[in-house]
Amino acid sequence: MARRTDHSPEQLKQLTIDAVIQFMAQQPINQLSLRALAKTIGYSPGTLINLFNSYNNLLLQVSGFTLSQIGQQLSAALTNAPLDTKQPTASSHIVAIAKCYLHYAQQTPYQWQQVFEHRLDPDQQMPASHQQQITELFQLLEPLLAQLAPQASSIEITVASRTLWASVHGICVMSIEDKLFTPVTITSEDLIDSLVTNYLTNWVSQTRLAHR
Amino acid sequence: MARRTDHSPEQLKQLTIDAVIQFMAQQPINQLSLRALAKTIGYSPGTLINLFNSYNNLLLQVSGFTLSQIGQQLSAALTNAPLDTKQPTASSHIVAIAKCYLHYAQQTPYQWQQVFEHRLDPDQQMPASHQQQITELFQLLEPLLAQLAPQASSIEITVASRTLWASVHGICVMSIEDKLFTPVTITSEDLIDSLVTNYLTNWVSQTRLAHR
DNA sequence: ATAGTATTTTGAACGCTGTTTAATTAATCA
DNA sequence: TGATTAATTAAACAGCGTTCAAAATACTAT
Repeated sequence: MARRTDHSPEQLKQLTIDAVIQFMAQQPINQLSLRALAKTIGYSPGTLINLFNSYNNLLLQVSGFTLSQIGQQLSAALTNAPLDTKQPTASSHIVAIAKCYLHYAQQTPYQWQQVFEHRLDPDQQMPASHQQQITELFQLLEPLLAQLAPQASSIEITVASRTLWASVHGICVMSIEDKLFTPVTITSEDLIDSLVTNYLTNWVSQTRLAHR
Repeated sequence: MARRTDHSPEQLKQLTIDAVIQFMAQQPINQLSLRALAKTIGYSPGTLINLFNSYNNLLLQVSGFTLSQIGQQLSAALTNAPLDTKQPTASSHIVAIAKCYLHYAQQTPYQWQQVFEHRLDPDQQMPASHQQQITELFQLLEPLLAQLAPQASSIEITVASRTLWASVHGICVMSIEDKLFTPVTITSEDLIDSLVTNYLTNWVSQTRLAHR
């Protein structure tokens, strides 16, 4: 029996989440159970229920953890990207962020999928923290878009950021699920390049035209 | 006890799939169980296992049914689209197909989600029929893209069809899951329009340039 | 028509699952 | 040290997908 001084509630929460993350490095989340998880961290199922209220809620917190991890990596990619290219443009920054997102998904597919596979129980709604974290992903793009088309209205910026990001997300989804059926010479990175450059080139010139 | 002459195996399969589809018109698939499903069609769980080998396999066949239904609707949208616009262009056809896909997802979200939520059991791989049906969705786009840029190589066509379709899919995913966080004045259709027109406009001119 | 054979269908059992709750164990306080 | 408080758990519950022997049904040949 684990002693109550072994871990504080917060420690135990993090310990649990870490164990789930570690599991997902090897297997998809649907192969894990509350009972198996409890065993790996040396506590009983009931203790985890006391701590997280339900297994589903535990998994919700895991996806929150992953979202914040993604946010951190994309932010880091943004601050480091300028060093990589000789002529750092806003457009190349967007490509860099998008590829960072793709790489995250490819390197930890089960963890990445867990975020979007998770289903809230009926009547429950997405926690505000999750909404905020997703919004922050969009907000990474918005200043870059504004820089590309300074005259663009906030609505135009919003449409472009949503369109671009949802599209990048879609490419990642189909890449991770192997549903693109492309010859091996065509990589998912190629699709990201194609999407961002083609979309942005026309978006910039059209937006400039509209505000002439 | 149901008599074995009540339905032929094929009839029973379709009856079962129909029952699942009907259920998903109201509730997400994770709220259904084999036992509950068996009850609604008046057979025992074991009979369904005999017929489909496993519940997971049953759900795989359901997603196959949905995929073919989507394929039919998109094909129909393509043949009817020219009547809608005065100047039917290949580009407007692509928009029409994409919006048809979006509408399908919005009108039957649980059924649509089931296709992409489904996880094969370990070691199992996607049935060839599914691969074929997904490939056919891409192939709807390819002649239209070829029409827009007759000089385009088959690789360029493949890249464009994958990029475009994965992007459209991504917009649908985030729309259905309410993760776009746009003001109400911005609809998912707007995002589709933005994606397809901006992407295609530049893709066409770039592709023409490259083959000059 | 009937007896025997083959096939479909099922009920019961198995080992899982997440969750509840009463009892137990451990820590704190007097 | 003894009483009180709080954390932890074991056991029970209802449900799950799946297996399999037994029952029910259909078919075949006499």
